[in-house]
Amino acid sequence: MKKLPDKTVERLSQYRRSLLNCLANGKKHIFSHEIANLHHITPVQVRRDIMLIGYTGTLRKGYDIQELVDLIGEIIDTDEGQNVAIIGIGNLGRALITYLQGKRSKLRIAAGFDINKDKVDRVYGGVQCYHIDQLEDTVQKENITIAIITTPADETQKISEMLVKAGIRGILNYTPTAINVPDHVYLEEYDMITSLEKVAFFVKKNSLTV
Amino acid sequence: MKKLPDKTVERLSQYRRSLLNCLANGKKHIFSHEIANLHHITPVQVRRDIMLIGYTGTLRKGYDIQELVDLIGEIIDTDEGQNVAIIGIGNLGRALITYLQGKRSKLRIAAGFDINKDKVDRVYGGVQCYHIDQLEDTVQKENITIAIITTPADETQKISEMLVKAGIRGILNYTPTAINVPDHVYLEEYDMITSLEKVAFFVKKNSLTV
DNA sequence: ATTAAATTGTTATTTTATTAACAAGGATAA
DNA sequence: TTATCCTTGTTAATAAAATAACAATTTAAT
Ligand SMILES: NC(=O)c1ccc[n+]([C@@H]2O[C@H](COP(=O)([O-])OP(=O)(O)OC[C@H]3O[C@@H](n4cnc5c(N)ncnc54)[C@H](O)[C@@H]3O)[C@@H](O)[C@H]2O)c1
Ligand SMILES: NC(=O)c1ccc[n+]([C@@H]2O[C@H](COP(=O)([O-])OP(=O)(O)OC[C@H]3O[C@@H](n4cnc5c(N)ncnc54)[C@H](O)[C@@H]3O)[C@@H](O)[C@H]2O)c1
Repeated sequence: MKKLPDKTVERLSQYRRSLLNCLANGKKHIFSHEIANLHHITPVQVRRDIMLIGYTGTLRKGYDIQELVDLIGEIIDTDEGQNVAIIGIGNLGRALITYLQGKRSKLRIAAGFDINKDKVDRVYGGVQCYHIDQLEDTVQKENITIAIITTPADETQKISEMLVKAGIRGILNYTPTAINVPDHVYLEEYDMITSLEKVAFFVKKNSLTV
Repeated sequence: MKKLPDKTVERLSQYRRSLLNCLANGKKHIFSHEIANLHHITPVQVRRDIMLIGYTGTLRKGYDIQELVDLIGEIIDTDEGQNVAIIGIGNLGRALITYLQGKRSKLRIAAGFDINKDKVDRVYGGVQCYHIDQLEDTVQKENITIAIITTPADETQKISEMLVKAGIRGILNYTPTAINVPDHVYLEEYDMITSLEKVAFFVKKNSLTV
């Protein structure tokens, strides 16, 4: 398979989620324009994405939802799944645990890490919280490949170095401090303020042109 | 000014944040490659973005940080600022309030809304929580232009309709349900699972090619 | 005074992403 | 049967974003 565009990977994840929802409602087949409506994009975009993963629908019934879900799973997931750690069990970290637990069985929140004595050795939403000093050991023991950083911003760089050293392969950074990691570690960063300011900018712009 | 690319707007917001940080540390001037390092992008990208907003640095000292911050402010902010509402004062809503309060003075969290009697009329992180029935009144009274949705996913579409009706101009949706809004309302959506699955995909891919 | 080094600003090029266009298939109904 | 209507799959065209290339300028060093 030739390499998938970044944006296609994102959309496949989104498609899968709404497709699972459809399945849960007893729906068996779906047309490209239906998927498109669920994600406010165009049907062409949907068909193109699906073409890129080599799936083929039927002309009159559209796509078989179960088959499509399974195929997206083959592409995104690994057979054994991957284990995820959350670094920093504060407001955001705990909210994330609540949100993620049970959503995607292939991505298991295997451990939390904090520095605060009150939090270490407690269990949050079913997730054991370890002291950050136990990072390297626990990452190996639990075979953790992905980490989500939700510590205070000034800890970010230090934490990311520890993660790389511990052998983590992918990092999702929610702190506002951008970090640098070696090429073999995949990094994704997101900051809510950026999104909010972007909305603010376009609201302002629209106001001017009304 | 010709219209700014979407991505440039995002980056300007990010630049500003790290520039404010530099200012706080007493730094007065900065080079494009320094900004680039802070955000792991290329210096050319930085210069191009800055060119697009019509700012000009000096050849030997680079950019005057204060001037650049002020100019980005003129572009992103409105003079009076904008007021923001958070709909759904749950785990994520409260985490967001904590995070956003005091960060950007021009974007003020003016109100929270919930349906739960225990939460209504309480104050969270300095933000008054109203019953969702008071949405329209409060939006007008407080001149709220932007809303962040953090309710359960199955409420999303209903909430978004209420927001549009109340005159909201921009929506930032953190629930996993995509919504449809009229053209005059700017919509930004983000789902953490998408980001996490994207990381998982690229970790898997890298594993294969190692 | 001249050269070398560093940096900006800007245009050109390349890459990535989206959208348009349309052939082909197959159900339905006249 | 034949025409009509939808739909998919795919290529072609367009648009958006990122990168490369490089002239111009200024300082510092020789
Ligand atoms: N709250 C939000 O909605 C939100 C949104 C976007 C980004 N963020 C960012 O996410 C981060 C966390 O936000 P929060 O509101 O959860 O903060 P928080 O203070 O509630 O939580 C931070 C946690 O990290 C722990 N910690 C500190 N140093 C650590 C270390 N070296 N190793 C491990 N754990 C450590 C703290 O003990 C604490 O439990 C911040 O950087 C914040 O800017 C938060
Ligand atoms: N927790 C996370 O980290 C996280 C991350 C990403 C997305 N999300 C999404 O964000 C949303 C909120 O997550 P959460 O963990 O905060 O959930 P939560 O259950 O803690 O909070 C939801 C809040 O919304 C309120 N609510 C319910 N119906 C309402 C209505 N009609 N109007 C106003 N308020 C209403 C509830 O009373 C509750 O206080 C969910 O859709 C979730 O999928 C959460």
